[in-house]
Amino acid sequence: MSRPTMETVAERAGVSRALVSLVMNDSPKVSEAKRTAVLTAAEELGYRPNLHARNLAQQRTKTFGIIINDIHNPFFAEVVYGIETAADEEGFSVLILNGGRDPERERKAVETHLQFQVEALILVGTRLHDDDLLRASYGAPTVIVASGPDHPGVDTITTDDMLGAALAVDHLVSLGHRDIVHLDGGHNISSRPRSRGYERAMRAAGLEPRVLRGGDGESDAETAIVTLVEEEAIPTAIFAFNDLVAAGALDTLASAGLQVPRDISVVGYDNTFIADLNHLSLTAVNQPRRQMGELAVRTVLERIEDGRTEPTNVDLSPTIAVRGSTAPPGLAPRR
Amino acid sequence: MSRPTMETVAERAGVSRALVSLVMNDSPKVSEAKRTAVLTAAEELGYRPNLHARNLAQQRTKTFGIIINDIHNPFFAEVVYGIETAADEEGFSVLILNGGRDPERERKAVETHLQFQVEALILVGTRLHDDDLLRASYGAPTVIVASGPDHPGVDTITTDDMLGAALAVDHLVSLGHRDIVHLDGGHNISSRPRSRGYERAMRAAGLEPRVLRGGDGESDAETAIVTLVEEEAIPTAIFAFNDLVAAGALDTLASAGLQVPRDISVVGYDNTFIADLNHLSLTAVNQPRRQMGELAVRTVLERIEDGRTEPTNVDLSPTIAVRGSTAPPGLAPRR
DNA sequence: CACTTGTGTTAGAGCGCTCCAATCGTTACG
DNA sequence: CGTAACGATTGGAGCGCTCTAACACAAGTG
Repeated sequence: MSRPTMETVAERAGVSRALVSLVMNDSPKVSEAKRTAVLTAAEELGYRPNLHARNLAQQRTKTFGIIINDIHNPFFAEVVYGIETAADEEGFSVLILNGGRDPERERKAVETHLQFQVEALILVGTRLHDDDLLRASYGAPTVIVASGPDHPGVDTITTDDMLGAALAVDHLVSLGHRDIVHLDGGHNISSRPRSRGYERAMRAAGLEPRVLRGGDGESDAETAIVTLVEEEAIPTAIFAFNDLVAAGALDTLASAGLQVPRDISVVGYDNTFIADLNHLSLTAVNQPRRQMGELAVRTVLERIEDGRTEPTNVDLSPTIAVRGSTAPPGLAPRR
Repeated sequence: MSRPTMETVAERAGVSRALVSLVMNDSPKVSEAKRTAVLTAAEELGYRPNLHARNLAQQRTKTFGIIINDIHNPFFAEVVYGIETAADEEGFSVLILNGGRDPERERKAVETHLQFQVEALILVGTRLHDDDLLRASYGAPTVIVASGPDHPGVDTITTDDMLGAALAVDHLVSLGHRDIVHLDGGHNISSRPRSRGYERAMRAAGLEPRVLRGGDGESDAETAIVTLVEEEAIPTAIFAFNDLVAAGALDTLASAGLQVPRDISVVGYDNTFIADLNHLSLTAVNQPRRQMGELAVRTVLERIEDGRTEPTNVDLSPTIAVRGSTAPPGLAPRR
């Protein structure tokens, strides 16, 4: 009645349980005759190996635990794609848990993954901070993808957020903008380096930085924009924390009767398919997502298989994709 | 050196392994003294229960396996949110695997989940067809979310796709459109019912249906639109399989110099945040995503805990969210 | 005082698998 | 013809946990 086990299969095929195990792991030292006997018996019974038993006996799982900060954000999808591809090549499986943009849930997700004995933790766009990360890395090799460097003891795959922010600022400055506001990422861990990069690039250009509280979701721009409009302190350009926030900004600006890029320019970050939609046509800083996912896998493998113990930081260079949401300022008369 | 086990904790706390187990499952019949002794010992050792051992011994996992057709599509994110919330309430965990819009990968994902002994399979927007589904349901209670009904033996949570399509058509017809093209969902399992609903509604309105091959990703509209333009057979309205395709259509239409809704109206499906972006402002058929996720959990629980064996189909009613991408036809002179 | 009753604790088997060491047949060789 | 060598197969211990049945002990009952 209940599920067939190796025992059942062995019995039916007239061999020992150990032999069935050898067949299932297709060991070369099994005679062709017994091999087919076992395989057909397994087929007939609808046998399915029990991974828990296997992992327990084997003392390893060949599995990575991925935690995505927000499934809702398309940026992460491609990172995950890169991870899955690379992991698959190396014979590892991946388990995905959703952080739901909530550090508490993420902490639980880490715990769950570790209880599942994953061999490494890949945190994509995490909201966790140093102490949590350190605790996690104590349980399994941990790599952070797409979330600023500077996490002691933890590996990171990042693009240089400061440079990315500088690319955005420089692009706007080269267009002639001097009043550029940054909507930061709120609690998001990448918020700091991006706003730092923004500030530094502004100062380097001899301009005064102005940072407003944003966030990392499409609804997080509204308050800031509304404030700007109410205070009649509208800049000539906005550099948003990510594409979602930029899209939200575009929306709110439109509601306020401002045209992009005629009245105001907007730059996003991540260069997701949303930025690429003609109707938004959002100039955005680009991160090589697929590659980042692949590098994350390489990085943890170095720890698992080559025994590396020193933390490593791979910092890739972002680029900027210029589209229709940016233009020289002053095309329209300002207040 | 290696990970602490219950044995280690028991030793340190000066109790038996069984007692540690009782504490970990916070059983009421443990004296307060021993309980704290065990807990502090566990804490000091950094003990973490091994879920594989637990699941093996317990002969159940309290886990659902989710397979998402495409993490990239924001529609699924909210369904997953609904599932996670409901599962959590019932004390179940969820494991997410990514189908990657590839039936072969999805088949593997089903297999992986079953080997993990998940207690139910929740397929969100699957590409699998009847035989695969049946095979899956043979391994564990299976429910399909958001993918047309009519799958013998498998539970489904759907919205009435035919009705949804009819809502779209009727909306366009009521605006005065008579030449409405449908971009279908290609291999997507919901493609059929939506195009059926479209055809029926068109005929009911005395109009001739015209269906073009689309798909379910944002790049899948281009070919169809380009063909329409080349053949100079441009309709007054397009009803797209989903928001992503609709967004792709908006893009290609813009490239072709057509203005929406002046020259042509566009309706999407799913009502994701993309549709809601002011710059797209896409009229779209809406499905109650959160609720669908929750119902999926209820449905499988009925099988697991109440022993239901008859397949069930919950069919919710879609609504339509009217936005700026639809307007009466003929605002611009047609060729 | 023998007894039930109940609370707290533990020994030990068992979950389904892997993997090492041992065993069994063959064939090869001096 | 004895034995070494090798390939194919198997027994059994062990992975870390749960759970049943049994046990020890204290307190209540007639």
